[in-house]
Amino acid sequence: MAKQRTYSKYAQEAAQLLGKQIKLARKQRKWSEQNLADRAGISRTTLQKIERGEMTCAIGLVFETAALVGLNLFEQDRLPLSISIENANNKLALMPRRIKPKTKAVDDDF
Amino acid sequence: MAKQRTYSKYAQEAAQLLGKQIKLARKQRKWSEQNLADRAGISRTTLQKIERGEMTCAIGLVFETAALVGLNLFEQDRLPLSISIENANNKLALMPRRIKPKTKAVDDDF
DNA sequence: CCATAATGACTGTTACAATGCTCATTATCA
DNA sequence: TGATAATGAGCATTGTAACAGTCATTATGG
Repeated sequence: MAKQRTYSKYAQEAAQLLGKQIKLARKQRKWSEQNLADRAGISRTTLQKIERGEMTCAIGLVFETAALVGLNLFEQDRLPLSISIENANNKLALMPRRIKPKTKAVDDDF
Repeated sequence: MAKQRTYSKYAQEAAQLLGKQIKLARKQRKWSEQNLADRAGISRTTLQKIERGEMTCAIGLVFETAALVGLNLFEQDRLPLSISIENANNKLALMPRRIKPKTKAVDDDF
């Protein structure tokens, strides 16, 4: 037996949803598991884990297969990813470079 | 030297964006790297890789940290993830269970 | 209806992700 | 300003993800 990590329900559902969407998009393209696995350069075993939404898969392999079947990742606002990255960069540049924890007081003001 | 996998630009940008958003949200909450790493139950080293958008990180760890800093994953349409999963399930149920490649003819009709 | 092959599940091996250090740098706050 | 610790990066170790291969089942197209 191993460490048996636990995950929040939210994170699990997100992975499951992504996996199911990949499976759905693959079928819409009429690609078999082996076919998509070959295109992605991964084993069929790994693809099955991805479509099952297993939390242990490398994010690169998941995103790559998602891209191959034409899924839109994080593009809800119709902006290209590169623009969104720029925005994130700009926001980051405006923030303090290091975070020192508050000595006391409440920690959140959301 | 190892296999040296390659990834599509799109998949790489998606991972980078997610990492940057996590970093940004962490700073907004005024959490140090070590602080968030502890909350997520991962090492600081791994968190650094996640925020850098490295493709090798387990999707479960990435999504878990994203959830911890309050990022919305795949909820552009304001539907809870569970609903979206249901939708995906329903769509999948309406599709043929197995995909047999077309013997000839064109393969896509998008 | 039948043959093909797509899918689901398992197993042992191996490459490497995750970890726990370490160290240098330097931003931040008292 | 000075002390603290947050950050960035590198390294050796170890648990495990990704893989190849296998088998049973059975949906699907000819």
